[in-house]
Amino acid sequence: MEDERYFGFLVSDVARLLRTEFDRRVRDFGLTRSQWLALTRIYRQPGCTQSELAETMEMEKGSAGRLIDRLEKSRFVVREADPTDRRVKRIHLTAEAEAIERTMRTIALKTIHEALSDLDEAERDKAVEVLITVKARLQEMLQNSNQAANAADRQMAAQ
Amino acid sequence: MEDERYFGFLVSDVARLLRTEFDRRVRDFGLTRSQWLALTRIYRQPGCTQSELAETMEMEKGSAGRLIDRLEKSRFVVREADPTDRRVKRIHLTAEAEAIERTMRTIALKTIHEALSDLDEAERDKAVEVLITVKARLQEMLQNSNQAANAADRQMAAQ
DNA sequence: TGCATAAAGTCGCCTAGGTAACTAATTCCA
DNA sequence: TGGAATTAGTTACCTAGGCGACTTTATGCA
Repeated sequence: MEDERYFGFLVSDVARLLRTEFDRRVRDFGLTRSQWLALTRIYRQPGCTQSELAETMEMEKGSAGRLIDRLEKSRFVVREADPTDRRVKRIHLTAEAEAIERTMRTIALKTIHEALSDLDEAERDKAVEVLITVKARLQEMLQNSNQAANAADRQMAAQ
Repeated sequence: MEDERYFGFLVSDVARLLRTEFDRRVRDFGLTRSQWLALTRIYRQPGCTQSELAETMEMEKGSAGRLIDRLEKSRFVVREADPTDRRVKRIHLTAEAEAIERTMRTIALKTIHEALSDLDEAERDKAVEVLITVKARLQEMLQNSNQAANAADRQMAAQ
């Protein structure tokens, strides 16, 4: 039980330290870890909509929209109107962003590589496996909270 | 190598999902995961200074100060002047906070317990061990970046 | 066909956290 | 002992992300 609580602390600490270290390394390139993550997603799915990006990044569309705002302001990304659905905006990388995406990927891999350098391969594999399991469980839990909230909303609406 | 990159994504995802799920569960109590974490620290170290709290929470003192601002506004915490050092403010929990700290602790343990429920004990132990290793490595890395930055500052100042 | 519902984005408000500049108080040392 | 360096805390500005209300546009169904 003590261990379980510790896990919660640790995973947050590791995530924050990782983000801070990465952001320091790439600050001179003018973007952040989150922004780079978005670029990699858009790189693999050019012309995706904002909602699709929010979906694959597993975040709220409001948060994704603001991330795109900043990327657009820095000229890493352009929004293009969809010809068949006027609600939709499709996201594309600029040429500059495609080049920088590769640089950032290298830095990201190097950062992770250093962070994991005290683990052997079996430990890394096991860690990834465990994290996948926990993540899936958490996604289920969040989905359940969402469903509960929606059910409550419907009940409110029906009254 | 592919695995390593994946680790970076996963640990951030798990941390965020965990925070979101916990924050949803405790929203009605009027505080958040970070605020509760601060309460547990103050609970174990009553009368600590803001800098000490920042230290044990491993965050910048500015961030810690703002966290305390919010806790004070919600009446979970009071700042008291130190009689011997007029720069220092010592933090104490209110009676209400002490009660709520216990409730939150239960919810936190339950949340983690559920999140880890698909793992057996050996896997949990191993995960904690691995995270401790990675965290230590990252702390070293960050310390090095800090030292590098300070060295650069000194060089600037000397010119 | 028309109206209800759903979907795409935007915006405002909130917490969280880093960075850096600043003030006031203290300590250290020549 | 007096001035430099350090320390505690605050503040302003930045990114990140959740939540919810809102507008515009599409879709689906009676």
